[in-house]
Amino acid sequence: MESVKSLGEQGGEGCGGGGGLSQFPPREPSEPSESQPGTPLPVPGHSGLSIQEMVAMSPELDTYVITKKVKEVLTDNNLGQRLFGETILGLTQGSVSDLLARPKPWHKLSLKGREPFVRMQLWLQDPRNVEKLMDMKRMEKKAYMKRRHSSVSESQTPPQQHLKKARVVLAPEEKEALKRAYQQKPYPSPKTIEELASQLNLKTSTVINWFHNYRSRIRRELFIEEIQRGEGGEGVSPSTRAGKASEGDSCDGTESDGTVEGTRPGHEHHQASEGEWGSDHRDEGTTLATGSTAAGTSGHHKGGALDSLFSFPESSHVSSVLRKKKAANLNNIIHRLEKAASKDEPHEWEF
DNA sequence: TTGGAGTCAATAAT
DNA sequence: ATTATTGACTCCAA
Repeated sequence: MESVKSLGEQGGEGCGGGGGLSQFPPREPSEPSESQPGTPLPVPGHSGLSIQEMVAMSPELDTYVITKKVKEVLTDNNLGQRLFGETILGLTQGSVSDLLARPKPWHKLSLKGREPFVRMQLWLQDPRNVEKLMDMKRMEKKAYMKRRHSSVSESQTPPQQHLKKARVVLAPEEKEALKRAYQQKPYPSPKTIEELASQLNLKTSTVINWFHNYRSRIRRELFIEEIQRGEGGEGVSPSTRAGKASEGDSCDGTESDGTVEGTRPGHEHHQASEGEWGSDHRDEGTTLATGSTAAGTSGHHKGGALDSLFSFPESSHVSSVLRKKKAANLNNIIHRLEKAASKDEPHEWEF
């Protein structure tokens, strides 16, 4: 089947040593040990380079292809993303789910953000890794079974009375309202935020967080939209499932397309000016920044080891890559304009 | 401080 | 049982 080329990885199971399942910085709230400022996670493969170093010199990776492959491998082998995430990426299940479902394009990722993708790539490199993970899965199950068998009388969970900050759950109407507010003002002033908070009976911080999250997630949707486009028509992979995006916002869960209706006994002005450029500009950016502020386009030829490590088995289509770059550029430009438009004084660029 | 990027982690949805 | 969603946090930069 696949080809993952190989590299002579020396055998090694050695990593973990004995007993411990996870070799990650236990996220436990009570972990005294706090050190290793340099190399948190032992990079599975190769040279003694830390992932950070690898990330730094890594060539551009196709996050979409990587996640697609990872999902495929995980399902094929009945491996859950929880185990994969905690063991291989050092991330929690929720984060992994998000990452696999909506990977941001490489060039939009920070160094930190690229780390998980480099780990995934590294992991995919060696098919033995799958075996290892399956072993872990078995061990976990065994441990679980053992536990259930021995201590029949479960540990009476001490009624730890409400020491959990109840999770805030915004009602659909509240999300609706916030979303509407966002359309009017993506970056509300503290004054506006206070207003919204009191009108919706929410904590100010909740409103602030909502805006942060919403902006961030909207942004990501855009990236995804741009990435999934430009997908030519490979003839290789049978399953060319391009997820659907640009439809129901996965950003807020609530479905509420552009239908602008004064659902609630409206207040405020509602000037119908939500046309927003948010629609879809299917036209391609044609004459984009000719000069292109492209980042490092250096012909890296560092160590041969890395080369073999990162080169994909499947040849990529240059046209596709170019397309993505163009789209990325356009997006950047748009963002800059956006920012420039709101610089200095929170303009009320209403209509 | 404000805003963005990454995540966590509770809880919803499958 | 898993996976998906999402409000809140932590870090960082300007």
